[in-house]
Amino acid sequence: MMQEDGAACKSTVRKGPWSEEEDDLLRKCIEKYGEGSCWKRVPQRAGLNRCRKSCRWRWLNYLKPGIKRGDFSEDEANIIASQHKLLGNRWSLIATKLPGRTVNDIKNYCSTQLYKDYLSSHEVISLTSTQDFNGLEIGSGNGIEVGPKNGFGPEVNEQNDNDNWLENLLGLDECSSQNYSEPKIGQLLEGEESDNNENMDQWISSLRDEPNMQFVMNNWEDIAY
DNA sequence: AAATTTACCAACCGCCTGACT
DNA sequence: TAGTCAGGCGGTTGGTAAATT
Repeated sequence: MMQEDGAACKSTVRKGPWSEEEDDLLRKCIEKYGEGSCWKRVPQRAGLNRCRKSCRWRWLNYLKPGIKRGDFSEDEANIIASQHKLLGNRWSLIATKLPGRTVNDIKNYCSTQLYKDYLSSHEVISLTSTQDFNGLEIGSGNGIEVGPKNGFGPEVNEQNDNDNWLENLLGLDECSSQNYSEPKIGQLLEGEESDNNENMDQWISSLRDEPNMQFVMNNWEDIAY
């Protein structure tokens, strides 16, 4: 199959930020031939050394008339939050509820704002050297995270980051998700707290039995934060 | 003031689906 | 019916500005 995706698109075409000249060329091309006309022909027609997808993306997310820029209003934020709860990560569907906003903007917004909301609404417990896992309350409605403070950013793969952190800490070849069935943050976001609390309980019990974890628990303050 | 970390967002990638031949 | 192609989607990356140490 000859796809423009991937390797075929990688080698010769220009990538990275668009210049004003490129924007102008693309804009004029769309004005002349219309938005719906074969994206494959757009780079050639416009005189651009870009792949069709790059052209399409630039038009739909930046150049197309009527696109709103700037911060999301409170109403828009509420719509996004409710639609995301309803539809999950179906960004294109969510975008239909917000005329003028692009799929990419909404996706970016969710990846940052909703994560911040999550952190502010879920208690993050740090253990001290005088505490152990018996001090954790499971099932209170709050999410509980055990891991490196800086490992929980919107820009990282939370599960992998936490796994690696624990691997290093415990000296294991493979860690939590495989060995301990650690619940995932994404699942908590979906409102499945009851199931996850049960998993979390099992996970913490498993960790407590891990010999190296005794060291972790005894030196928690130095290690974690 | 410099170094480091965090947040934001533009842009790319790979996969899926449906239309067409 | 199978193969090809183009459009579309969600996930991810990478650059950089802002904030923090």
